[in-house]
Amino acid sequence: MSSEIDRPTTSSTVDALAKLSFAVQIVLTRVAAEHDLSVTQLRLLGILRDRTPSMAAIADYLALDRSSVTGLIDRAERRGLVARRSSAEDARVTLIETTPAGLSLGSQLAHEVSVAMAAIVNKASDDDLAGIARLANALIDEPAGRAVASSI
Amino acid sequence: MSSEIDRPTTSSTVDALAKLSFAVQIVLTRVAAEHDLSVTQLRLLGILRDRTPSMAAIADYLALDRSSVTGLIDRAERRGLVARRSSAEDARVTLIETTPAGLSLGSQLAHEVSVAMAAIVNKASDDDLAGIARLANALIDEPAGRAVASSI
DNA sequence: TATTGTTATACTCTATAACTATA
DNA sequence: TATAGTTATAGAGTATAACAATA
Repeated sequence: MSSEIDRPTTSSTVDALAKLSFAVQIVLTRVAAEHDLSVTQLRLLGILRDRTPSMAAIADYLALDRSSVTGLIDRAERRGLVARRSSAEDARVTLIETTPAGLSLGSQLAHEVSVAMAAIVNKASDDDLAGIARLANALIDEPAGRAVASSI
Repeated sequence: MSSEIDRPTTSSTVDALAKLSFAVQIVLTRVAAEHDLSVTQLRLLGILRDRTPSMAAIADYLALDRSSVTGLIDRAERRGLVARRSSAEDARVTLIETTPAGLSLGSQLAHEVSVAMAAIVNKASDDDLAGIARLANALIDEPAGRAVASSI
């Protein structure tokens, strides 16, 4: 079943990708939890750092149903992190923007994620990191089925 | 702020890791959802493919509170995928094993994940994949804070 | 006393279906 | 008619605190 060539087996490659992914998720979950946030809320604050998207656009970014986004924004708004604003062009559209508090928390989270991820990044060589960056960018350019926007 | 050396900035590296991680999670979520499973249940079946762990061990694998595992196993048991068994050595301990149905579904899921991940794997060179495997293994050997067991 | 697992409770997250308002 | 967003509802997932059984 296995061969002695250099290319890793599909199985070990898939396993490595999954392990790496879970390691990253654990870090993100922990950083978010330290601020009583979910990973989804953390991603939301990342998205809103340089955008003022509609509810529908947020649903696309996060690959969620729009009804899920309603609750997500409700909870973020209740905590004073984001605000709803009506679109001037289309009265059906609700735009979401960060409050100063949300922007500040988002910046702090980005910094804490960088620090926490150092434990992972420091185990990789420059070449390995470059490979991961190449792969990540390739996925963005031509997403596998769904949009893969992240922007922590 | 930025320099012109080869090593990627911490920020872009962290972003690439996060993007890659979310891309993998989206694939896993989709494959699991096609069988009405969560990613956690998918991971559970992966863990049970070659182990018969205690509730506490599962909590460690998945980095969950034990009370969360109780519900997780309740739902899996209700679907006939796993079964509780008492330990002969220690009457406090409950061991979890797959049913034939759970084992079969676990194997099928592993295969489907491999197929679905091809869209990601195929975008990477052999060297890049080897780098990811190196990093994943380094994380397992010396986990960053918590256990990083996965075994899809 | 310490550990294993469960229960009670409360919250977040998510989807589906039905709805309102606007285009 | 079509689209944007919400509401109602249901269920999964998660944690904290308190508990029973066993070591």
